[in-house]
Amino acid sequence: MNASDIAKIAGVSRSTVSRVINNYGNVTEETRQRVLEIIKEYNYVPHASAQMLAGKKSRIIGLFIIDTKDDNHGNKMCTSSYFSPFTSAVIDAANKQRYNVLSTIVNEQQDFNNVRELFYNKTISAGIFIGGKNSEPSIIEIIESGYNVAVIEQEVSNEQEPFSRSIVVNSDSFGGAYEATKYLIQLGHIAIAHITGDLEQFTAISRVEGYKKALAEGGIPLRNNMIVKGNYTEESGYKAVKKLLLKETPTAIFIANDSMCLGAMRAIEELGLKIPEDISLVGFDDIELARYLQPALTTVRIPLLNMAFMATNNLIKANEEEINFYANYKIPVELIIRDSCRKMK
Amino acid sequence: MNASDIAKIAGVSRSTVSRVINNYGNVTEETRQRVLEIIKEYNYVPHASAQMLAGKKSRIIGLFIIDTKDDNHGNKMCTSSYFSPFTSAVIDAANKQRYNVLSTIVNEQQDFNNVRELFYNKTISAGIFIGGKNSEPSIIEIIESGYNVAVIEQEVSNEQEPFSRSIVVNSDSFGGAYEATKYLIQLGHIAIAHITGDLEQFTAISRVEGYKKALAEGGIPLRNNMIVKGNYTEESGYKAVKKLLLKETPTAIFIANDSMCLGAMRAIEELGLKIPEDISLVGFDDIELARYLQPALTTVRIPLLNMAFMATNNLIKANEEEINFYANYKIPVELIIRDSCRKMK
DNA sequence: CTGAAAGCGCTTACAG
DNA sequence: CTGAAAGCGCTTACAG
Repeated sequence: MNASDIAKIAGVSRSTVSRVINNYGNVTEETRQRVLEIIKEYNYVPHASAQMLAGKKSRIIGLFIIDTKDDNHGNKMCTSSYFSPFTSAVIDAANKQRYNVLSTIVNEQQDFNNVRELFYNKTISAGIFIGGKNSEPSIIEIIESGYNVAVIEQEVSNEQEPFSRSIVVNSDSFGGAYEATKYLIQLGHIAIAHITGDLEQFTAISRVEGYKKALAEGGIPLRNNMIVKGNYTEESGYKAVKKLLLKETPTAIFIANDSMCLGAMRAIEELGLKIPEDISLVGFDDIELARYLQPALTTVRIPLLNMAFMATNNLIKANEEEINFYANYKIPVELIIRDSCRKMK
Repeated sequence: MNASDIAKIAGVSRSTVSRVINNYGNVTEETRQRVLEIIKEYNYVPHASAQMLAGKKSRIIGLFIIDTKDDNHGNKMCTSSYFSPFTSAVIDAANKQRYNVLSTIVNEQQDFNNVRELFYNKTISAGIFIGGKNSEPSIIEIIESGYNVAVIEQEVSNEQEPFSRSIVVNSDSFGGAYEATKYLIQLGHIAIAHITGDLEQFTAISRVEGYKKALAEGGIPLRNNMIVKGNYTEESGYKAVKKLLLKETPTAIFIANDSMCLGAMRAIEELGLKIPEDISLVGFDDIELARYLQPALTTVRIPLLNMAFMATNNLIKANEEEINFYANYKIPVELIIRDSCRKMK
């Protein structure tokens, strides 16, 4: 059953069938109705590939979750609560506009080949990248090839010309880190440590900066031993805390994401310390888990759903209007106060 | 840049280019190399739609997460930890075979139209369904139209002819529920309640049956008041426990999934009771959250990753061999004992 | 408002 | 081993 069959049955030409399907104006209402009925009766659906070949755009967007490291349990980060709500929000937003989303997980550098191919072979007409390190060359190449791309959490500096053709959606990592640290200071903490995220990622760098600014404002001297590197995985949080507490005795730690807090809590418990009595903790992300932890985790909420909507809707808009347009959003974050911090007397 | 351009540059015909790309035998090694080089040099990638139109199968499979209810917080269930690992496992398995996955979330009945369209317009060559109620008519229609489908957690009874052309992957809900309940009995519990899942789903029914069997074996009379209906959402777990504890005083509850346990724990806490001192709890699923709860939740682990691999690999195989084949797997589950149950003296 | 025809970029018998 | 040609199922100027 194809357009010719429908045309024959309806007693019109294939052109007319096509016009009805594409909802063009120049068809008599009567003809339109007749064709529509027959389409419905025979359950006809146009062949998507044929439509594309003949000039229609793909209504598929790609969602690429970049995750080049496992935690030591062999769990991919993508399994983690962080990406899941983002993914479903993208799907939701896309489906509402009759778009579909094809998602893949990029674990190794070579997985980018698959991603490239999806753009080049026209399977997808646009793509969203989340989770990568800053200025990932593979992403830049794709943008430079003229494809529509939205990136989440990528720094756009002046040298980064390519991003000036894409949609950038960032949360306010700097502001969030600043607020989180300031909150600890306001509670009376002075010995405030920081566990960083993966410093190849923009967010991790900004969070360090936010932390430093708050300390500076609070007149608290910055001490290098109080900053320990992590990489956003639970395991790295565990190790970082163990390392930190070997030499230092902070009363509070601002940790660059919630996953690392999980590891941190385990480490702290193993050391026989209590949260928040001995150590206060603030995380970042507000993953689903956060509110179920004991104590419930104080953390900075990233409005991932909004970010997904912004990225998806703008990307589809750019695609529909056949332009690469530039947009750069910085989405505000919110400190969610729960039970993992105590007030110093 | 298309196949003709490549052919021209390489000094061969388009047929030969095509043969090289498709890795057919009948090309001189020399010619093959030359063409390959030029393809690489010009970064040529064949147009997927053209390939499909000309007879190649789509290398995209659909993943359809059926979730026709929200919990009362407006969170879609798909956001929940349950589907996330399954999704990434499907993507992983597919990507390994150079397939891609397009996923959508089915919230309302009309979303099935989109799903149907993806099959009918040949965007996808096969699809996996998870989360639906039993014998969902829309799924059956698709199977009957001859498309390759894998279903997760669907009962296949004798009347269900359609499923005899599809791949069915179920976990052993009955066995898991039986083990869970038996475990409580072995701990000395007698007043064991059950909160059911959504009874339109196969899994929920089987779990009730497993619960009943264990009681029967243990010589514990079945009491209707001890079974309260839920629908797998956190909120329903909360309400069910409130309702249950109005009239009954169970010392243990077997709850049909972990999400409902979350609600149950909240309800129990509000009533001033302690887990496991006053009430023991066993869940089902072993979502990521389960081990972080306080107390860590004893629950039945479903090997979702295995199930995802089975479904995906079999589906791709069926697709490659251009057959609908039937397979019906029942995957064993495992009771994970943590801290939410106590031994009765 | 409608139809005939060209063209999208491939693959695959068919012939040699 | 290789090429010319038909065909996949649409859309879109073009002409009327």
